[in-house]
Amino acid sequence: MNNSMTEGSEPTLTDKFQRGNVLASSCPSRSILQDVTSRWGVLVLFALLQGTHRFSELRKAIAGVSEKMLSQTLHALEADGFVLRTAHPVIPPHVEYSLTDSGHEVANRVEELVNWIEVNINPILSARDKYSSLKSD
Amino acid sequence: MNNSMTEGSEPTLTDKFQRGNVLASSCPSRSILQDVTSRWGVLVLFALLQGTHRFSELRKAIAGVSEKMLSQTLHALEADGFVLRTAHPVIPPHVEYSLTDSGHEVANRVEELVNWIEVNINPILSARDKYSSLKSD
DNA sequence: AGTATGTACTTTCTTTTGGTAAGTATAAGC
DNA sequence: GCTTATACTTACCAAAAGAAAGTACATACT
Repeated sequence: MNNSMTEGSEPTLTDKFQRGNVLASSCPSRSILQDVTSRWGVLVLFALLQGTHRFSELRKAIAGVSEKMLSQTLHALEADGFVLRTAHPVIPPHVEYSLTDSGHEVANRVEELVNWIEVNINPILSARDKYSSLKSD
Repeated sequence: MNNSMTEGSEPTLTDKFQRGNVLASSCPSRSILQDVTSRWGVLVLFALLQGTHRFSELRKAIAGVSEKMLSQTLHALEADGFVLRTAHPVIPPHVEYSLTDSGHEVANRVEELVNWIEVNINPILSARDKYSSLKSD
């Protein structure tokens, strides 16, 4: 695994061997993980892999998001340094969102997960059907 | 990307080129994705990568999870065919949870995401600090 | 006989989060 | 001076999550 971040301070060896910490509730990774794996966070990262998008474009691209949730999700991802917000001072407002370098890193991993699920969706769904028919017997 | 599922019916070419569907709200991948990336789903999959666990072991391993949520999460992952539940008919009950083959596939991808975050936690957190100090100015 | 113990849940109730819809700001165009 | 466009925020209600107590049942202890 490669670790490339724009912000300096590379992870130390100690960091690398302090593994499995997410399972401890106090671990700050939990909070980051929740931003990234939140219902809309996943989809925003995935959508931004296609390139820069405006707010309204993201809203259209990600079917079902409310403006409130999209705004909230983008803020969280921006705070974590995964998303870059560029506001052009015009009226009506024009704001663009794109992935930072670290955002690209997480988004790539999210994409792998999403892709695997999309490719294997059929067997998974039939597993679901089989399960629910067993349970209803 | 390799696709190996225990259940037959490999994904067709059509499946593979029907990409970006998660962004459509009706796509069933959304539902699977939510099970996998749910707050506790991620941690359960991650924990089960270490091997088979009993219910009470998982509860202890995953700090902060309530029994209700653990039970709910395990059911969802079992229904999707990611987790295998083995109940030994004894009293007091003895139930073991493990990953299926497809569970391993998703869990591996979840692990990559989790590991990346854990390794890069420091720069991310300092990005957060910088962001919040900018916002409070 | 009655009580405690251990395990894997389920149920009830409260709190937090998410969704829906309407409101806000502001300049340009009709 | 009324509408339009864009990126939000706010207020309100529904849904989900969290906390804590309850359930089932055999075995062991008093």
